[in-house]
Amino acid sequence: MTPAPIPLHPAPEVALDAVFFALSDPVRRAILERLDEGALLVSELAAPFDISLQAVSRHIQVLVRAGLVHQARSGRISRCTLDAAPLHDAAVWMNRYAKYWQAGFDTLAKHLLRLDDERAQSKKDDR
Amino acid sequence: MTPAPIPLHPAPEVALDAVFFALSDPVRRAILERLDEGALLVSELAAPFDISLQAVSRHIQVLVRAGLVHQARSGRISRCTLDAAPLHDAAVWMNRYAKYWQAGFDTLAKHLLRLDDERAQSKKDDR
DNA sequence: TTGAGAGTCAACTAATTGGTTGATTATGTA
DNA sequence: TACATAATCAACCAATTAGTTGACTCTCAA
Repeated sequence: MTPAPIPLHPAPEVALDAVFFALSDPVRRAILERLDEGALLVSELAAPFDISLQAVSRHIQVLVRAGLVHQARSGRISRCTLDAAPLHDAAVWMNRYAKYWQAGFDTLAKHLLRLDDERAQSKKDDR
Repeated sequence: MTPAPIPLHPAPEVALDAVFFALSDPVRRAILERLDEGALLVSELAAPFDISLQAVSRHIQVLVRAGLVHQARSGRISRCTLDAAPLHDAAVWMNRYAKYWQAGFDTLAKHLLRLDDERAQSKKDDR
């Protein structure tokens, strides 16, 4: 009997957890911004930061766990590349709320919200 | 001499930290999804979850800290409403990477990446 | 072969997180 | 008034996080 296969991709929900968590740190966001301009070594990524190389290495591993960075080790060096695909899933999730900041919201939707608030207020007052 | 005024809005970087962190938990994302359909009380928000009301109350406070939820207390009850504005800032940050998943990436950009990988590979080989 | 460099692993610490239960505050209501 | 309800506060616990330093592996080069 073979052991249960390890799933190649985590459940989408868990993946979103990891992606958003990875984005919640300024060092990790800065790493992603630098990788957007091209592949870099761990030591090159670490140079601008005022923390140890080990700390940066672990930040990179958080990004790898989220699927946002790939590491290609070749000898001593480890070339880090961006993989923006998981960001797409996160953007899709956030798209649900795009209606709130798209053109027209300031006039129409905020007005509707204000009406809603006033309705709730009057509902409270007439008890 | 008056004390230094407390800034109304945190620095944008810190705000992104709080927003992405708030999104990194499935309970908090579910709360935002429910609030997208209308304002709800804390107890209404808590009902579907298998954790204590206190735990949900603290999740809501994480969302409030991120500016994603407003609470209007009126007597015993606390009406929670969605504020998607901070999500906009997060979406703007993520937009930098939209080029990777937009149409044409599969053919053009991945090809460029492959070229880049091959260049790096040959650079390594000829030492 | 010897040593320096790139990177990770391991152990430790302090702070934060996410959950719990119990007490407390404040407001409706019988 | 007395009691139930809505919600938060406070204390506690286990797990995780983000940083440190030190040891280790592996590779390149003198």
